[in-house]
Amino acid sequence: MTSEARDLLSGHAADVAAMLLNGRITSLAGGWRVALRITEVEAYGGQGEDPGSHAFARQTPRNATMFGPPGRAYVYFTYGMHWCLNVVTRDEGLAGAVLIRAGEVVEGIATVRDRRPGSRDRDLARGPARLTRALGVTGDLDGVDLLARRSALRLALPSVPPVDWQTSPRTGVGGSGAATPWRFFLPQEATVSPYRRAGP
DNA sequence: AGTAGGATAATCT
DNA sequence: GATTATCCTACTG
Repeated sequence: MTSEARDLLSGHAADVAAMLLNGRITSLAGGWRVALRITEVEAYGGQGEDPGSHAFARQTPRNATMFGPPGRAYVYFTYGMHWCLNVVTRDEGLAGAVLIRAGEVVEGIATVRDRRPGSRDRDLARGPARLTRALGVTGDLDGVDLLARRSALRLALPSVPPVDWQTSPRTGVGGSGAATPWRFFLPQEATVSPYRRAGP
C-alpha cells in the first residue's frame, strides 16, 4: 500500500507531480481533522539541475529534507510570515519536491473557516501559504513521513490517477527556471490559484 | 480584470 | 544588504 506510493514518489518531481492531483492531504494538527483534495502543484528538481529549486546550489540546513527519502514533508518559511508544504520525491541523496499549491477542503471546513476568517470557501486553500494555514501546518512538521499511519500529516494518492490536467511555468520562478512548465493543475477547478509570472 | 505596495524574517551573498 | 516557490488591501478600468 504505502510502499507503492513510496515507489512512485521515488521518481523525479516533474514526472510525479501530476500523479498527486486529486490526491488527499489529511492534517490532525492542532487537534482538528482537516482534509484537502489537491488541485494544483509545482515540481522542483535537484542540485545543479533546476535553478528555481531550493536545492539548486547545495544542501543546507533549510533544504536538508529535500535530500532525504521520498514521501516526507518539506515545510519551509518564506516572506517573513508564510509556510509552504512540499512532498519530497526521489531517492535519498537526490533532492526533489512537489509544492502543494492549492486544494479543495473536503473535511473539517468549519475548522478551516475559523482559521481563515473572511475568506470565501473556494479561497480557503487557494495558494500555497493559504493551504498550510488551512491545514494548520507549520515548521514543526518538516520531515514527517506523509505515508505513515501515525503521522499528524498524511498524503493519500488518488485511487485512480488523474487523466486530465494542464501545465504552465511555475509561479514566481524567473530566469532559466521559467523554461520548464512544471506547474500542474486540474482544469475547471475554482480552487486553482491565479497564475502570476515572475517579476523583472 | 489587472496591477501596485507593504508586511516581515530566514537564508544566502 | 539583497532576495524570496506569498498574501492582503487598495486602487484603476
